[in-house]
Order: sequence, then C-alpha cells, then structure tokens
Amino acid sequence: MRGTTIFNRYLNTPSLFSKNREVLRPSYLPENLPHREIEIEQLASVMSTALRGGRPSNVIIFGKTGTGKTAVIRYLAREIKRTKELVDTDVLKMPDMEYIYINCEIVDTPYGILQNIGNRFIDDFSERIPFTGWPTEKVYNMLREKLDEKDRIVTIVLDELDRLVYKSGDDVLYHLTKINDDMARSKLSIIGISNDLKFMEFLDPRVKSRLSEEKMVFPPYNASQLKDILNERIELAFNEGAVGDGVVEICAALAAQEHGDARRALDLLRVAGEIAERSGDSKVRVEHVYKAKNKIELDCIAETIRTLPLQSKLILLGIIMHEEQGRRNLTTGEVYEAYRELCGRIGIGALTQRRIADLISELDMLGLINARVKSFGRGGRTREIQSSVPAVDTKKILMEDEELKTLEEYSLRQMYLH
DNA sequence: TGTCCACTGGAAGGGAGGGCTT
DNA sequence: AAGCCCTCCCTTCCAGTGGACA
Repeated sequence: MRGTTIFNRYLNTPSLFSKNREVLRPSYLPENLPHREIEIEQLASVMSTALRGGRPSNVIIFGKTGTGKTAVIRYLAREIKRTKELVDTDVLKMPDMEYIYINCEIVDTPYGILQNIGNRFIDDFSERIPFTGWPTEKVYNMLREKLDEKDRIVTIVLDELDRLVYKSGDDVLYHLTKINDDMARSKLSIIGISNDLKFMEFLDPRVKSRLSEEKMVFPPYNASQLKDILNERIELAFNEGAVGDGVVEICAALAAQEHGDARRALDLLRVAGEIAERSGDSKVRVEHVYKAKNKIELDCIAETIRTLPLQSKLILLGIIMHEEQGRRNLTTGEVYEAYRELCGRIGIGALTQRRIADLISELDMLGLINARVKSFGRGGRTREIQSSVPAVDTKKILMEDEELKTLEEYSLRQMYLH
C-alpha cells in the first residue's frame, strides 16, 4: 500500500457501468429501435424516393417527447447513407443527399432558419451569411442559389415546429415549401416535428397542404415497450449483474406514467446508476431509481430558476416572500407591488404592470408558479397566484444571484403595516 | 338585472443592439 | 457616416370580461 488518497475508495469499488455509458444518453443512436418498426417502415417508404432521385414528400410528424421521432429520422438518415455508399459506383452515382436538423426552439426566427440552412452549403468562411444584418429576402436568395449549385436532395428536419409557427408565423414555411419551384437542380423536402396537433390551424391553407403531404403520429411507448428499450441498452451500458431486480420495471413504469417518454426512462436509469455508483453500491437498486427521479426533477427546477432573467427572479422572490408571511392566493396587483418594492430595494427601475403580467404567465408556463385567471365579481378579474416550488430552496437559489444578495434579510412585512 | 372592479390579453410601435451596405 | 435590416424587450393604449353585489 503506497499511501491512500481520498480517491482510493473510488478506485477500489468496481464500476457499475461498462465503458459504454454513453448509450444511455439521448444523443446515442442504437443499431435498432424496438417498437418503432411500423413508423420506420412508413417513413422509409417516403424517404426512399430520394434513392431514385426524386423529391420525397414533405412530412409532418406528431408525437410527444421521447417517442422516438428524432431517433427514427436519424436512424433512416444513417441507413440511407449506408445504402448510398453501397450502391454508388463510378458508373452509377446517386445524387448527394443532405440532412439538416434544426430545433425551432433554439432557432426560432425566419432569418435564423434561413441563415442556418444556407450556411450548411457555404464552405468558404468569408462568404457565410452573417447572423444578422441582411434583409431576409437576400438570405433566402443566397440560400436558394447555393442549394441549386449542384444536384442534391436536401431534407430539412424542423423539430418543435409549433414553436416557430406560434412565434414567427408561417412565412418561412411558405418560402421553404415553395423553393422547389425556383430550383433547377436541387430538390428540397421538409420533415416537420411537433408535439402539438393544433398548430396546423394557424397555417396558411397553401402552406398547410404543401407541408402535410404525409402525416404520421408516433404513439407513446407503454411500460412493457419501455422495458424492452431499457433492457437493450443495459446490456451495452452496464456490467453484468449491475442492475438489480425490479429496476427496469420501475424506470419503465415511471416513464410510462409520463406520456411514455423513453428519454425519461433512460435518464432515470442513468442517474440511478450514477447514484448507486457514487454511494459505493454494488448494484443499482429500486431505491436509487426513486432518488434519481427526485434528483432529476430538482435539478431541472433549480436550473430553470437559475437561468431566469432578473425581472422574473424578482417576481418569484416577491411571491415567495408573500407566502413566507402566510399570504397565499395573491393577485397580479399584489405581486406587482411586491415586485416594485424589491426593485426599489436593489435600485433598479421597475417595468410596467402589463409587462409583469406577461412575465407571470411565463413563470406559470415554466411550472414555477400557478396562475389561474379568476373573477372576484365586484373585486375585479385577476390572476390568483401561488408558487409551486419549495420556498426555502428556491430562495437559496435566487440568492445566488449577485444582484439579489442584498435582499437576503429583507422581508416584505413593512409594506403592509400601514 | 345591470353595474363595475381589476385586471386580461391583443395590437402597435419605439428604440436599442446586433450588423450589413454604400 | 448614414441608411438599412432583423430581433428582442418594453411601453402605451384599449376593448373586453366573469361574476359578486346593489
């Protein structure tokens, strides 16, 4: 024994994971996708048009998160690439095929979408489309020109498409679905992904019909299907015997409760594994899964709070301070007053009530508070607001913010004394 | 039955900040 | 330098409203 360091105990306990723990992450694309055979077949028949040089129909895919939409598309893109490599010879050459994936929650402006696509076809850095500055029309023309430089079939995957439509309308979609009319050599098709069926109503009828040449729905996985998915990954990710009895069942059951989310199931398993490993256990046990569930939820909330803009943090803090005094079911007016008070305390200008009303809605959508519109008759119509996060922990996280530190000991009591 | 409160939520637009073009 | 463009964050203005109360 050559002395001990604090890391020794980590070295001495054998790892539960094999080298391949990456297979539990959402970015991992497995060799086969259990229980998505029908969807693969269906989408493959659409996309196979490209193998014969034709433009595949545009497709709209509906399905909740973690139902394998992106996985199926990535899977097929990979298979098509393999097929092409197999078939291509000097004599017979299939057209180039490109897949472009854009998440509309991240890129959510018309300009951004066009710029993103355009730059995939511009290698020369000096020619790249700048992230701002040009008129949108010019970006579109540039994109079309570059796209059409040679024969190719381009598939654009627009994930979370509903976000784009709600935020910026369907102008880009109009242009993108029409672009084929203006191109001589290239062909473009669109795969739109959404977890909300309603957004189609907001589309211009022309866009709607062009976009949904094919429609598909991905059903949620049930518990037994989730089990199959997990079991397949366990073989790759864990050492033999590292996953105890009942663990898979619990992960599957918990994820099935939440609209059959495979990503959630895999997360639970991975985090449970990490917790078990850290506590020096020789096996992943059911209790680790429950701890994992808690940890995932709390981490998620904490991260949401941390990344809130200052104004929203002040609103949330105001609500919590009210509740510390035993006042629940606050109105918009009360929350606004508290917010203004806090703004004064830290010496920043307060926004208008109209703006705060919007920010309150945002907090509601993030699940940090509950805000229901309610009428109090003569008392007016307003929101009834409560926090839906643990007060103590939330306050702790809020106080991490440099600009809020001075509010640590402050309480709202004074303002209600008169 | 009508009134009236305290907002809600839509619309329009300003202006700052990114950057391009001439 | 002046004139554009696009996006983000806000403000201003305002019609609309559910339901307790007179």
